[in-house]
Amino acid sequence: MDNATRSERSRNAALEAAIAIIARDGPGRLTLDAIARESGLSKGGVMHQFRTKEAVLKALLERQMAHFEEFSTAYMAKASKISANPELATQLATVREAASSPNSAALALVAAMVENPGLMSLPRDREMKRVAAIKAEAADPDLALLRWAAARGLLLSGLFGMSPLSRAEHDRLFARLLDDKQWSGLERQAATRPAKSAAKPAAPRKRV
Amino acid sequence: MDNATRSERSRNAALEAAIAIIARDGPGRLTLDAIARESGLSKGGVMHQFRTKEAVLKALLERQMAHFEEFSTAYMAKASKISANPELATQLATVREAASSPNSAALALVAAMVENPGLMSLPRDREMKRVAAIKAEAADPDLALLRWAAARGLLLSGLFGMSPLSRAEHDRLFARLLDDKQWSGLERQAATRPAKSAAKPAAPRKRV
DNA sequence: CTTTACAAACCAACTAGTCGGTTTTATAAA
DNA sequence: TTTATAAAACCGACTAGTTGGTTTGTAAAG
Repeated sequence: MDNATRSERSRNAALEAAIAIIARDGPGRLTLDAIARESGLSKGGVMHQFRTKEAVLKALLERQMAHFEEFSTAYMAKASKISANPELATQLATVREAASSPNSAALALVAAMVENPGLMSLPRDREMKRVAAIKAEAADPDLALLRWAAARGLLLSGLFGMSPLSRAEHDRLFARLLDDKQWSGLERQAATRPAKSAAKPAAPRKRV
Repeated sequence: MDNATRSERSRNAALEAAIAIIARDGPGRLTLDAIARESGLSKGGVMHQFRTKEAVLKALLERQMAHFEEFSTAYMAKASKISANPELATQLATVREAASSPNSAALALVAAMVENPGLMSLPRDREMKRVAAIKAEAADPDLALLRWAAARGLLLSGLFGMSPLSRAEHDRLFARLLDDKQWSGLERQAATRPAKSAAKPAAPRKRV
């Protein structure tokens, strides 16, 4: 077998094993020995492909980010033709995809945070650009942000094994989030307040 | 010093130390030795109060849950008089509180998940009751769920160090979430679909 | 023959949990 | 109040096992 493909295969096996371990046993159980065991490689083999554990985490993150980047790009190509706010639509769809992916990218995220919170800067930077794009295209930026936040809430709740929602509810909520028509009823202008109902400072803040 | 209060003080010191460690070094660095070091107690002392590490995590979870339970109850007493959907209002306010708490309860959650995902059943059960209550009181249950999800999205994003939002934006979004008037424009009935716009099945699902 | 991919034994540091012993508090008889 | 006894809180050294990472050896690719 070719050397390059041999390496490729091993790297892949290691990363797949890592995700399987996180999903099955939790991020705390992700160790180099466990990866070696699960992947069939020896520990030395794993260490040859990734010089440190951090390198494994980083590769995991980058792989998953690339995967969803690809999904995003493909979706964006379609969405930009039919939606007034394709950035938001794409992000909502991507988050939905992540939420229903068995080897969720988010698992890699959690593992990274546990081991090395600094690694979070990569996905955070990307996220900031996306949010900026969503705000820029929106007639009502705050409403767009809230739809984005809701999608993330659904994703992260599920990820933590804390979603109290049934699959049907989950799907229905994502569908509604994605349906622009359902949100046009309460848009407010970006800078100017419409006369219809003045912005209220909302409930009093209580510090504890 | 009284025996009971002595115990209480030690338990407290250990739990405070645990939260400090998680916040400063990440959940992966939470060890019994670290707790002993940080709290000033000896390892034996810590082990006397908590027979296992899992017991520490459990106590942490329960303590934080009790804290926010208390906040919820207090808020609910006010909200139930002025709001049509006090359950939702209370949950939104509680999540906002958690999001701006420095030793966020959610840190305990993350630590628990890392070490022993099974522990998550406690908060999940409580969450399920709350969500049920929110749905029960809402004219448009799905919309209420989405407001709830958005709050959680803001909370969890911030928790992961992944919030791309400024503090001002964060506050503004929570205020809008809490303001019922801003959401009455797009309510749909619980069971019946209004003629205005049929539910769309949304974008096609893609499996990867 | 050199380099790359992998294997297996190995290591020092760290892990959760144990254990014998010391100090502090509680109970209560003298 | 004093004294005796027990019970709870606490300490710190220790153990068995795990951790990330290294070293040494070997077979295959180039």
